[in-house]
Formats: sequence, C-alpha cells, structure tokens
Amino acid sequence: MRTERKPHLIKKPADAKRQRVDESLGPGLKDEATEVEHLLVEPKSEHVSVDRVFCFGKENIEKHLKMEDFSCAFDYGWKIGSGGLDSIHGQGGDDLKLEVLDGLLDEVDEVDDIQAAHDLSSACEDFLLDIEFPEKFSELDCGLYEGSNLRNSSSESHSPGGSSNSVGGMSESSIVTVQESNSKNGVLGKMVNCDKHHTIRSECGCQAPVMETIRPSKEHGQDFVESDDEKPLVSFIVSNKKVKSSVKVTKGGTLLRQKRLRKPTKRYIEEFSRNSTTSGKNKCLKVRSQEEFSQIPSESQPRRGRPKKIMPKMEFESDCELSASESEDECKRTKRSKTACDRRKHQRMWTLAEVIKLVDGIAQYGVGRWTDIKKLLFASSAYRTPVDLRDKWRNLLRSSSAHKHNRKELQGETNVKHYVRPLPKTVVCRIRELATIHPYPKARSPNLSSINSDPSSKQSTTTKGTPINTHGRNLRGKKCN
DNA sequence: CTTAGGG
DNA sequence: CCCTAAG
Repeated sequence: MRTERKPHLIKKPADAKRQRVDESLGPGLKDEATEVEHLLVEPKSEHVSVDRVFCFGKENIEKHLKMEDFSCAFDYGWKIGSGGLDSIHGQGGDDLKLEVLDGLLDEVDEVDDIQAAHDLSSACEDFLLDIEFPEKFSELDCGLYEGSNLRNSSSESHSPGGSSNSVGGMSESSIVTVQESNSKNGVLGKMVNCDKHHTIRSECGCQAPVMETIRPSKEHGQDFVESDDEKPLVSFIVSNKKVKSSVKVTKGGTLLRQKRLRKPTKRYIEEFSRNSTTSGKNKCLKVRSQEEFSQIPSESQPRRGRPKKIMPKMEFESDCELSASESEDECKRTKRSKTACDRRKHQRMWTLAEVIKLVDGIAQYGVGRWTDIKKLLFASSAYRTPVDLRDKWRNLLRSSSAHKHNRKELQGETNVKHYVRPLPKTVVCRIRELATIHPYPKARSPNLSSINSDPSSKQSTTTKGTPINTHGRNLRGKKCN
C-alpha cells in the first residue's frame, strides 16, 4: 500500500525538480535525470529505483558515515549533497537520490532554498541544514504506520516476510559503520549527521515501513544474527520486528521514538474518547485518518485556516455530515468531513534551516515584527504563522540561555544517546547576540526597575527602545485602522 | 489583525 | 502549539 502511494508523491515534485537540476548541474546529468524520471514515474520501477539508491548508499557508507539503522540512506544522500555537486557527477546513483530527496521536500516551501541552490556553497548549506525532507519522509511513513494501527491491522501487513531480511542487511552494514565511524567524519559532517539522525529517529517510529522500502540485498541477511548478535544494535533492530512489544525495552532512543509516536495518537485518543462516548463516531474518525494519510503528506496545505472561534462549539455535536458545512478550508482537504479533530496542527518540527531563517529575520527586522518576518522569510511556508515564529523565538531564547555554550559534545558517543537539541554553536551564538540586542520582553528583565504598581509601566519598560521595532509598529499601524 | 504573554 | 487579552 505504501509503495503504491509513494510514486505519486515522488513523481510530481521530481518532475519539476528535474528541470531545476538540469539547469544547475548542466548537461552531464541529463541522461541520468531522464532515466530517473522513468524510474520514478513507473510505479513498479519505483521500488527498484529506490532500492538501488539505498543499496548504493549502503555500500559506501561504510567508509565515512556513522549510523545505525535505515537512516543511513538518508544520511548518505545528504552527505552527497554536502560533498558538492561534482560528487554527483561522479556517481551514477547519487543524482537519483538527490532528486528523490529534493522532490520530496519540494512540495511546499523550499522554493527559496532551491533558488539558493544555484550557488554551490548555498547548496551545501541548504542541503545540510534543511532537515525538512527527512521530516516529511518520516511523517509520511509515520502516518501510514499509525493509520495502520488505528485500523487495528496487524503489523504483519506492512512488514511482510521480506522485512526481516532487510533488517538484517541494514544492521550489518551499520555495525561496520559504527565501529569506524568516529575517525572519518568531518566536524560539519558530524554535526549535520547528528541533526538528521535526531530528526529522523525522533520524529517517528517508522522503522519497519522504511526498512521495507529500503530493502537491501538479502545476501547478508542471515549470518549477522549469529555472528553479531552481541551487538546491542542488532538486538535492537532484530527485536524491532515485533515493534510494539519491544519498543520500550530497548535503548533510550527507542524510548523517545515511542514517545514521539504517541504524541499524535494522544490527540486522536482525546478526540476519540470524546466522540465515542456518544455514538459510533469511531468509524468516522477512522475514515478520516485513513483519508488523511492517503491524501498526501498533509503538510502542504495551509494548516491553519484557524478554525475560528466557532469551531470549538461545533466540535461537540459535530456529526460527520454536519461539520462538512463548517470548516470549508478543511473540506478541501478531505471530502469526508473530518469531525473537527484537527484542532491541533501537526506539530511541525523546526528544522535547522528554519531556525536560521528565523534568526536572520529577527536580525534584519528586529524582534516583534513577526508578520514581516513571516512574510519575507517564511512566505513559502504555509505553516509557521507569525505567532509560531514568536513562540519559536521565545523557545530559542530560553534554550540558548539555558545551556549557554555549555552544550556537551554530543557526537562523541555512539550517537545512540543524543536526543538533545542539535542547535549548532553558531546558531546559539547568533541567538544570544540577538537576545542582547533586542531583549525579548518579559523573557529577561535586565535592569527594569519594575515594581511599579502601575500596570502601564510594564508596557513601556518591556517595549524597550529598539528603533527598528517602533518603526515597524508604525508601519503596520497605518494598516491597522 | 497583530503582539504579548500564559498555559 | 493553543488560547486570550490588549493595541
């Protein structure tokens, strides 16, 4: 089922993407690209192509990447990106990967990044920093996975017999990789590696589905179990076949994953319990989720038409048919009503690129002009409302001042343990700078004399004199009326 | 509608 | 992230 959907996902963006790649990379790549297109367009071949990609990755990663599971494929792809475009020319399968990766993240908002990609350095940066893609990928699978669970189908359905073999293959390579990982990684590589790793692994518990897709050659399939059984990693992955039961007993990373996975579920359960008490709303809900998952990554839409204030009320009596008339924007997405269980948006993880963009914007426009920042820097991102930006900034401030430069080297370990925020040092520094330049109101109160019983004093003190800020306010002020 | 602030 | 109050 998954393999059916993926081609659609890939095909569309890949098409658009291909042209871009052609432009920027030159004629040398065209043949490859065309070939890729065929592969992608053809549903059946798609599997093969992906397979090829990942296999390719697997063979090479042993040299210079550290990783432990399926994410190696992604990492490798990113690595290529970081290595510069010439490496793409050098190796046949890579451009394919690049496209696939690109295509997936292309959908919504990466326009600016793409444009920037014409420049080599920019390209590197973007590819390195933007974790958007893995997110998307993960979310997709995650959604599917979860959807399956909701429908109460057994785990066998999405990880048929072949999966065990794939698991074996992957884990073997990863073992080798882990062993000689440390020496080879560049600093940057390490950092990004950690980032992506973190993202992928924490975002969802979609190990099984992805593995199935990856499906490396099954030659090594068997022996590893006996020979390398001692490795915790192996045991982890192997046990992961049973997924549900084994999740909690494994490492911390797995624990986190479980938590991550549960997050959306919680939301669903919430709505579930509320609706199910009255009648068979379950069915409706189930249908909804099914639709949603089959619909597209679901991220693409302007996630927040803001259900307005009326929604909460409707929520309670919302029958499947009823709500259809209410949330028009939602209706677009799923014709099957959808019961107003979408109060909370899909918690998009902030990518490093986004954070940097945000910081840039703040540096330019100053703190407080969130709409401006949103319009100029996040114009392409339908999600990320100005409020989101502000919230994120608040969090950034808090986290940056929390551990200051005290962050431990998180790459020294066998990369299994770090679910601490990557947050590159550079970014933290910038945040701190900005924090000093325009202190966020209330977040920190440097010399505010405070203790004025007059409530209005709060405003005056917190607003601080950042000229840019006031300017912005005035500018907007005219529109306000 | 936009921000600020709290949950 | 969400919600609410205030401009």
